[in-house]
Order: sequence, then C-alpha cells, then structure tokens
Amino acid sequence: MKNKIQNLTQRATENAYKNGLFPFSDFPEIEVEEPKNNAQGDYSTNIAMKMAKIQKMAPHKIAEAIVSAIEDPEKILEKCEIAGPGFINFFIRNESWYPFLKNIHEKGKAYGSSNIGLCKKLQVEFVSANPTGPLHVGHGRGAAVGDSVANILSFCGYDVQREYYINDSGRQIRTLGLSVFLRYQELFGEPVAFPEDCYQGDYIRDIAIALQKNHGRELLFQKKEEAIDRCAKYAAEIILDGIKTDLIDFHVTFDKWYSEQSLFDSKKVETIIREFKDKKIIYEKDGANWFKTSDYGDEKDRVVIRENGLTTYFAADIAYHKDKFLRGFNRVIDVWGADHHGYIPRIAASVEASGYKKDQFHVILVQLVNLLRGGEPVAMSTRSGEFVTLKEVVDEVGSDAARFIFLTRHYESPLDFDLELAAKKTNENPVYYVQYVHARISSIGRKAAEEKKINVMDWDENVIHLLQEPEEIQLIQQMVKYPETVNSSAETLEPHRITFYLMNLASSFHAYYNKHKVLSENKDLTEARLYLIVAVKIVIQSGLALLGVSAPDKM
RNA sequence: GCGCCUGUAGCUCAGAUGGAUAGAGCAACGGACUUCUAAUCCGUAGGUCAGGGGUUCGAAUCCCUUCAGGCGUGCCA
Repeated sequence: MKNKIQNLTQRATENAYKNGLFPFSDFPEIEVEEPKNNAQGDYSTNIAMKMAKIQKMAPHKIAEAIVSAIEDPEKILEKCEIAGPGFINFFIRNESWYPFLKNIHEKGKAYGSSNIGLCKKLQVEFVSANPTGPLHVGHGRGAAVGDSVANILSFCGYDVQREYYINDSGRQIRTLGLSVFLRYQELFGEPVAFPEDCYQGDYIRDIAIALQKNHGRELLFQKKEEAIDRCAKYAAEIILDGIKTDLIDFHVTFDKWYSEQSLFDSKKVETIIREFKDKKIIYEKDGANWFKTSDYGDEKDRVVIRENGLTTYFAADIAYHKDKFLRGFNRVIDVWGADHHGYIPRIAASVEASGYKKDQFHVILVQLVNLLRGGEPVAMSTRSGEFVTLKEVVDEVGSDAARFIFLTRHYESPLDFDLELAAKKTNENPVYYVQYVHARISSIGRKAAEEKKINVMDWDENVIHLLQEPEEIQLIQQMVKYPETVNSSAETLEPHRITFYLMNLASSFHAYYNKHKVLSENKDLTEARLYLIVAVKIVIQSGLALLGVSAPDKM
C-alpha cells in the first residue's frame, strides 16, 4: 500500500511537471510515512516541503499542484488533503484494504517473508560460551537474540547458518583441567590448595566424581600434565553436552559447532600468520609478533604470538574469521557480550587484512542482564561460582517467557530480568498477552466449527465487504505493516521490533474482541470476521515463531 | 586520560533513514464479567526527551559541549 501511494505521488509529480506547473524537473525521492494521528490520513508525504527550495515555490502551492495531478485508476483513495506546512495526507477507502487481507490468507505461513536476502550465504555466530561452565542468563539473552536474528534473516531470504564457536584450546581449558584434577585429588583425601583463579563452582566437583567413577584412581599415577590434559578433555565434553542440552531446552539449535582446536590442528592459524608475515602485516617487536591492526583503524597493534611462543586467542580468531569467508559466507554476524566491544576493531581489521570488506562483518553487542527476584537483585558472581544458570531460569519461568522478555529490549540496553515477574501469568507479563491472542482465536475457531458449523472461510468479496468497523480496518492496516516490520528488523538486525509489533497487534485485537462479537446470528458477518481474525492468528503465529516463542491453542 | 554504550512519564522501555499535538506497558485512580477464555477491555492522570549551544522551513533524532551511569582500554578470554 505504501508503495502504491509512493508510485501514485511520483506519477502525479511528473504529470504536474508535464502540465507546466513546475519550473524544474529535479525531484527528490518521495518519502511516504504513516502519521500517528488518524486525522492526518492513513499515509502522508512531505514531498512538497522537500521540493520547495528546488522549485522556489511555496510548499502549499506545490502540494496543490501535485494533488491536482493525481490519478487513481485503482480507486484506492477516499480523499486527499493538504495540511499543516504542506503535507499531503492520503485517506484510503476501506475496500482498498481487503485485497491485503486476502493476501495474508493466500500466503499463509509465508506472509511477511521476502527475498531481500537474495539467497546470499550468511552466518550468525552466537553464544560461543567457553565450555568451562554452564550457560548463565547472559548467555541466554545472547542465545535468544542470535537465534531470533537468524530466524528473521532466514525468513527474509538469506541462506543462514547458525554456528557456535567452541573455545576448546588455550589457557582457560587448561585451567578447567587443573580445577577438575585438583578436585579429583581431593576425592582421594589428598590435601590440595585450590587456587582462586580456578573454577569454583560445584559442577567441577561433580565432574571429578564422575571421573572417579569411570576411571578410578588411575589418573593419580599419570604425569601431572597428562592428567590435567585428560581432565580438561573429559570435563569440556561433559560441560559442552550440558550446554547443548540447555540450548535445546531453550529451543535453540545450531547447524555447526566449530572447534577452535581444529584451527590449530589443520594449521589454519599457522598459515594465516605466515601469510601476514610475508605481507608485513605481522612484525616482530620485543620478542613477540604483532599484527598491525592500527593500519586498519584499531587504536594500537595487537599481539598474536606471545614472547613465550604461544599464540593469543586473537590469532585463532583471525584464522577463524577468514575461514568463515572461505566457507562462502558473504556476510558474517557475530553476537557478543557487550564487555567484548573493545575487540571489534581488531577483528574488523583482520577481516579487512584477509581481503574482505568491513561491512561484510557485523557484531551485535548484547548488554548485560541484571537478574532480579521481586525487585531485589540476585547475587551473581562467576568467581565464587554463584550464578544463576540459564537452565534454572528456564526451569523456573519457562522458555517462552524467558525468550520473549530477552527480546523486549533493544539488545544494546541493559536488561532487568525479574524472575518473579517472568513467572507471573498476569498482564504484567507481555508474553501471555500476545500468546493469549492466539489462544483466543483458536478457541473462537473451535466454537465456530462446533456451534456454527463454519470451518474454512473462502474469499468472498461480498462477505468481506461487511468488515466496516474502524477496529477491523485498523487490524488489517496493522497486518499490512507486518512485512515491513520484518524487513526493517532484518536490515537493522533488531528482533525487538517484532516483539513490539506483536504487542501492538495483540492490543488491537484484544480491544476489537471486547468491542465486537465474532460469532453472531448473522452468518455472513460471522464468516467475514472469522476471515479477519484467522489472518491475525497467522500473523501472530508467524511473529512468535521468529522470536522462537510458541503459539498455544489453549491457555 | 582516551574510546564505546546509555540518559525519554513515578518504574521498565519503544520511537531506522530529521516531520505535524513525543508513544506503550507496569504502578496510581475510576469503571466493564448471566457474554466467542477477565491471562482481557474502557476511561482519568502523568513530560523542560539529562543541561546548554548550533545546523534548518522543522530536532528526542544530526553536530559541538557539559553533567550522570555502565563497559572497555592485557603478550587474558
């Protein structure tokens, strides 16, 4: 509809010029927007104001010229008004909306989808938590955001792959091994000093116990480093399995689990470092090897090989990101915790140095989650091992509520997550507000089939014509905005736009529901209204699916 | 110190590409269930868009500056 208005204005402007109403043929791009105020029409354009300077005419005069030249062969317009400083306001005839309603039924589940992605291969990498402990709430937010972004992009025609990068090498893995080994030794009554920088959580003890069960005391007789290494592998596997289970319970799945260690095993890290050395992008100083990230906009150069000969995490990341592009992804999106933002320039630098464009790489920074219970902060400290895990949250409030709440904020604003509120089944909790729409419509559908013997509604121009209530037209208008909302959500990588859209649509539906009865003695009207609300159901279901939230038929 | 993010109603937050009288939800107050599910609806009230300057027909939005909070600024990840 917006496009139609835009085209119509475009033609009118050109016609006006042909008719000699404008001195110059230089026309700015036509912007059409939806005024908040109903009195200002369904759509409006500011074109007259934008043209004022070029044409050296008063905006009002320009608007008059354009309006006089409007052709409306499809008869979509009710009327056209010039208002304020020179806005042209368009009022749409009710009948013009009906084809859009029909379109929703015809497209069904595909309504709102598009091909703006042109089947381009795109990767979303998210969560990627170290396999050194269970996922916590912050990871949950990242998981919800990443998964939803992937859903949305896929819906918009991208060929999306979801990937989890496993940091299964390096120091933190050794620390994990050491932590487990020490706890293991403890089990045999050996007095051990447990360092502060080891992992403190109880899950480490559980792993040590499992290890004892399966392997008895054999690790005690191994060389210490070998034992630690075995502990590390053993623990990482158990923890990673736990992470996978937690994610499945949170309805998040991945297409690929990519091992950091494999980058070393396949010599990819070695290769890229040699390559960059040859290109003089990596140089030696103070016994270490430095990447000239400052040539690509970073504030200083970064170490890739330490003085002790070990590579840094960054070295693996250079190889990893290059590998992403080598695997054929045109666009790569990383979802990180906001505390890693200082890392962006150096990865962007590595992408550029590898021969790709900066804008092919994008980072979504997800802010922290403050966990509350009844308004009181819940103590969280990774250090002491006292943190609330994602699993605990999902067990307590459910996956739907958790995911929805994670997506009710722009990911760049910090989020207060109140466990008590999330578990509440009242209108303080927006998940149920939206899901309730779906349940209500399903319920009406069941009732219609039982009592009115009405099942499938076919498009019937004459029946649909009975939809004349302002609330009904408004519902259609809002549903027409769904595809635009999905697109803008994909372009900006902001899933919360879908969340807010759904809350708005839900609000309109609930208001309609309370004001007008769908099922009545008037069979035609009943059919028309069923046709309308089933469309609402389709859109709600679609939007919730993009968020990874279920759409229940009963509540 | 430097860099990034944030600052909008009592609280939690939306307001992409500058547009008309800045919007929701919660909390507060007043109403609506012999009714397709009250997990709902209707109404009232609530604002110096952190402060100040600038850009222009027009700024919550862009620029400069001040203030407040968070994060980053490792040969850690």
